[in-house]
Amino acid sequence: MERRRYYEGILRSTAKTFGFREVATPIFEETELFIMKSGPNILNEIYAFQDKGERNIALRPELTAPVVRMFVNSMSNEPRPLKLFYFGQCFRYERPQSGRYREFFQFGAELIGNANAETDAEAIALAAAMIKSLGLREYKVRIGHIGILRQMLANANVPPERLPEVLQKLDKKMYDDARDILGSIGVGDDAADEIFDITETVGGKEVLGKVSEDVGSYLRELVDILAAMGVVDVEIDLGVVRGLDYYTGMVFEAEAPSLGAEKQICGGGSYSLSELFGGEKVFSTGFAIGFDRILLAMEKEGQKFENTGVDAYVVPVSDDVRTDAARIVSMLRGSGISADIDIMRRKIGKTLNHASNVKAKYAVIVGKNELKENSVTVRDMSSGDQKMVRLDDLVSLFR
RNA sequence: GCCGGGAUGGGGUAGCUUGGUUAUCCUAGGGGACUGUGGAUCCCUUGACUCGGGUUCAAAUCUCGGUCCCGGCCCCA
Repeated sequence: MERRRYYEGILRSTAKTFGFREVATPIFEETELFIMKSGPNILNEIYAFQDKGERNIALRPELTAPVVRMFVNSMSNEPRPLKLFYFGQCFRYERPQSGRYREFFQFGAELIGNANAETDAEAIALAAAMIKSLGLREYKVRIGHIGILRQMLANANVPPERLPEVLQKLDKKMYDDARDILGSIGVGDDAADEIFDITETVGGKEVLGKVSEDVGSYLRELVDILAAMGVVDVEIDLGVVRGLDYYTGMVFEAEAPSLGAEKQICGGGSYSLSELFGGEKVFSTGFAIGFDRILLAMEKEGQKFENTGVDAYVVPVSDDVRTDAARIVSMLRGSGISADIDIMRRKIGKTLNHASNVKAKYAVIVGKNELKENSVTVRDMSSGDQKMVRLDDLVSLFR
């Protein structure tokens, strides 16, 4: 938990640096909310049940829908854009495996207000900054656009109800299966090859020549803004499809190759959901980082987390100075200095040993000899150097 | 939904195939050697067979069932 809280704190402060505000929503919602967003099939993949009042409720499987609902319910009159971030656990009824748990944590953000390259750039820049701030070395950010394929498939007369299965095959790069499906709809091999070629388009903005002018210039603008922000470790990958119905334009994801099958650590894109939940239609861009997964990736890279102990461990030399020691530890704590004191009534040697075990930075040794001079001995626990310090100077020394 | 592996002191483990001793070793925790100075060493000590049924004179070990964990596939908002 100490490790997790430490990294949570880094993500929070990065989000705040970008001008985002933290929000939180309930752990469970009406099941209907998630059905409205993702369709009735998600019922198979979430924890959904009836409560004692026979309400249909579900443990949240993700946080975008709850946050948008919250926006509609109680934040719709806030100044736009709303830049919100969240951190919380989610639940999915799936078979656990490495990097995938039934209870997991997401750290995400939503920008509610407009659909444009600036909004998308802001989202991607924050996602990249957060991943970087954690110190993850090996990762890749890929930017795509769901509108391109939607347009091409519509032009090829693929009926909307067949879109999900086609997109799913394209996302998996299962072109033979996709060709079969497209063939059954009456899409010829040439048209299919053209579609496959688009999903294989990967690289810098120079690869955008083959896409339609509106999307091409949009993505060029996006990449230019990102570059101006110093976010250059991203690539265009029009194969990022994400199989998600509700995305409307730009989509992006980040992956950590070290994680194997469950390597995706971040996913997001632009969407419009608020009108589904009874609000006005507002375009948004959001993303979520898989917190457990990114921590796992950092672990695999050999990143070690060391928790630290208190600044001052107060060591009474003998039992008759314990009340003096209590006064001193209280003085330190009252001044905002983390301080601990022996409560096991150990002898000095054992107490120093314990102070060392709990990683205290300094020992404050309280003994009769020192107290006669209104002083204590301060010992640096890593070097072993120690010196007498007057009680009046103790707090400022630690500060 | 499908498949594989596993569960032994706080942590890490041996033992299980071939049933039988005081359940092994490392580490950690408490105390001591050491009376006002930690990290070393030595000694003492605390502490475990996932649950339930069955077989047997005897089960950590064999068997059946449950629970939980880990991993792979599928799926992945």
